[in-house]
Amino acid sequence: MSRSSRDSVTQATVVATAIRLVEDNDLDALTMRRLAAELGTAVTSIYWHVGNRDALVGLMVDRLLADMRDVTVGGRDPRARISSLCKQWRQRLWDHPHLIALAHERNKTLAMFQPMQAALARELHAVGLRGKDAAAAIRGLQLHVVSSVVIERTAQRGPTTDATDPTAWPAITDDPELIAALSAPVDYRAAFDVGLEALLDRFL
Amino acid sequence: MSRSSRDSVTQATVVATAIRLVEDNDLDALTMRRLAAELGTAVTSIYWHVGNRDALVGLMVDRLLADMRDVTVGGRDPRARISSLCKQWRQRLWDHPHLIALAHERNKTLAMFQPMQAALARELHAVGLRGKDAAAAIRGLQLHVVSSVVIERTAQRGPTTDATDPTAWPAITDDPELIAALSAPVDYRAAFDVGLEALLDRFL
DNA sequence: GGGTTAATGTAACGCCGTTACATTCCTCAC
DNA sequence: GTGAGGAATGTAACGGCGTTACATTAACCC
Repeated sequence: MSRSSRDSVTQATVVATAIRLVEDNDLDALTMRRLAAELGTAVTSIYWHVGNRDALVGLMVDRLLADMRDVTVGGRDPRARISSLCKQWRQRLWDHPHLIALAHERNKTLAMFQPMQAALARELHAVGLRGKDAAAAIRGLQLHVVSSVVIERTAQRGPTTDATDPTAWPAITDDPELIAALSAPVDYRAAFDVGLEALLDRFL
Repeated sequence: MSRSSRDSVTQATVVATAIRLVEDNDLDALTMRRLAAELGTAVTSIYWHVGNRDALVGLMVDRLLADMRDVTVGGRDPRARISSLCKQWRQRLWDHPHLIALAHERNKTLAMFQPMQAALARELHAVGLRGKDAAAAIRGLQLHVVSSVVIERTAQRGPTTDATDPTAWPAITDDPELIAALSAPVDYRAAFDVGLEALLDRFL
């Protein structure tokens, strides 16, 4: 009921309302009926404006991606700039957790990375990495960023079903510190940073 | 209709049929009604034997994980054994793509790794890595394996929506080989191997 | 005015997970 | 044998989902 009866319902308002719906709740909250109710109209209007649910999600992804198209690079040397670039991109995805789920549903998890690819290519050129080698580096860094966020968001989607059972390592009982560390929640941020540095060591 | 009318329907047959249903089709094919039809019984029998859909998926994950609990390590030195371990685990997940989706739905994406954790810990101890350092290495390798398979399976779930647009890199038109490489399908296996070596360089 | 098109509304289809309730089957004490 | 009682299955429905056939209104142009 967020609009009075005779407001204009356009494709833009449908998409915007759908995004708000998802960001205020989660992806499951995006149903055609609920969206229609939120718009104060009937479901058929939504189908008229956007086609179907799949097309709607596509429009939402495009909208959200357009908002994060610009890339700002900071840092002294190329390695610092690449590192900052990856961390920045991770942060953006992290700030839009529902974008991940949406893009996931539309198989656009990687396609959203073109601006980052271009910026990375510039920096890699600066250190003499070109052609297939540069492509391998870009792919590796990209996968690292995406997978880090995807896995973390997946893991935190539910309660703590992901917690490991401390009593299940009969072979390593002589290393209590290791067992304690493995029983603690995963520090995804730290794991991401370590992996990033490892990749940079490798590629540069 | 895979069983005649008066066969015994047990929790085991329900889970087995559900697994077959998912592996022959996909996760969406697992509906209570279809599963009941496949068993030649009524939906209520399934609820009687397994509770509800969520519990059923939990049982399926447990069943599948039990089948891959044993770990065989091969290789001359610890590094080779760790590498083989990671590749072996990746291959197993790869061979059970639906297990990924199932575990994903149950937030058990990481919890399925305990046998691999123990084996990794043994090898890391062999090279003097203990406590928090060993835990960081285990976490890093584990995330690398999981995310590699998850991302690849996600990307290949749909057709080629993930293909990148070759005309969208105005900044790097002077590197046609890079553009060609970025436009080609992602070689996830190669990206995995590179990332794995980078992590091993880092940790060992 | 009338006619055409854009947009909205009504009501239904077939699917989903789940459940209240009735029914059958099987076992075991008597 | 024959009931009692629990285990297992069947019937039918609820509410919700995406989607669509069809009727209805609104807006514009001639």
